[in-house]
Amino acid sequence: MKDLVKATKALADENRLRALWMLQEREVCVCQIVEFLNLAPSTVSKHMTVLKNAALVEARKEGRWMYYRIPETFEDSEIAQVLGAVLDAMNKSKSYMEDTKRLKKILKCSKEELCKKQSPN
Amino acid sequence: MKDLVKATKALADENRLRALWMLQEREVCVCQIVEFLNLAPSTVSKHMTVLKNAALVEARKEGRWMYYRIPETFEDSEIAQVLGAVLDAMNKSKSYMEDTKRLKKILKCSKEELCKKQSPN
DNA sequence: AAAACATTTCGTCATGTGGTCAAATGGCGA
DNA sequence: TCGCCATTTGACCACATGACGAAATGTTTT
Repeated sequence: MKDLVKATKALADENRLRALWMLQEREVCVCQIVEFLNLAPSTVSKHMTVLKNAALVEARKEGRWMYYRIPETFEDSEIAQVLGAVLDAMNKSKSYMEDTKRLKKILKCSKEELCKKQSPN
Repeated sequence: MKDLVKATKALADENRLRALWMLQEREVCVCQIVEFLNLAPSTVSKHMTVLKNAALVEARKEGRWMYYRIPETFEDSEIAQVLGAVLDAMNKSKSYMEDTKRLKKILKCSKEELCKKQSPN
């Protein structure tokens, strides 16, 4: 139960919802999420930590890059159901058309390109 | 989409989740929710307003009593799915056994009894 | 009309949340 | 080993949220 509350709290933020939406069907690097959400890397990192603590995403480190993904199997299948319902709702929403385009563009770029774009100079 | 965020925010509070759980299968008077959650009436009123604004509950006034219920049909069926998943998760959680007993006791009392109990004198 | 009463609204407070920048961490390449 | 680089952690700020008690609202009863 406490887990359910943690999950619903993690889901109660538009940027985290968009990040989860982005993670459907693919594993994504932090720099890609940064680009997608257009937030500071530290902010994105915090959001992903919230999602991870709620067991809504898993993390995998590869060199300096950190990848996040939606778990294939959930410890708690009830929470998987909740997440599924939320993602369904997003997928059926018109306002995600724009995000779909945005995501496609980002997935085309290499991580190197994205990270370069994000550094200040 | 904005509606989905409003819904997830409304679901991101343990007391509101317990209130929704209580509303499964029955319409309930505010005084009963107050008793169940053990919070000040004004606090409960606010919580129910949040749920109503997120379209997760409907209100019906009868005399001085206000009844809340989960809508039979939802404008937005996606949100109904999310709520359904959350309620399922709660129903399957062990920690709700205690709440089940608590709820039964409260449903046995008349509104008059409950309201009397809540007034200061 | 007045009193009683259930609920909501308002004012207030403590705490939580989301954001940034700066500094720390940890991996890789030179 | 030294510096570069992606990410995280920490300090901090503005604002949102959840709680309460007191006062307002609106309805019934006397």
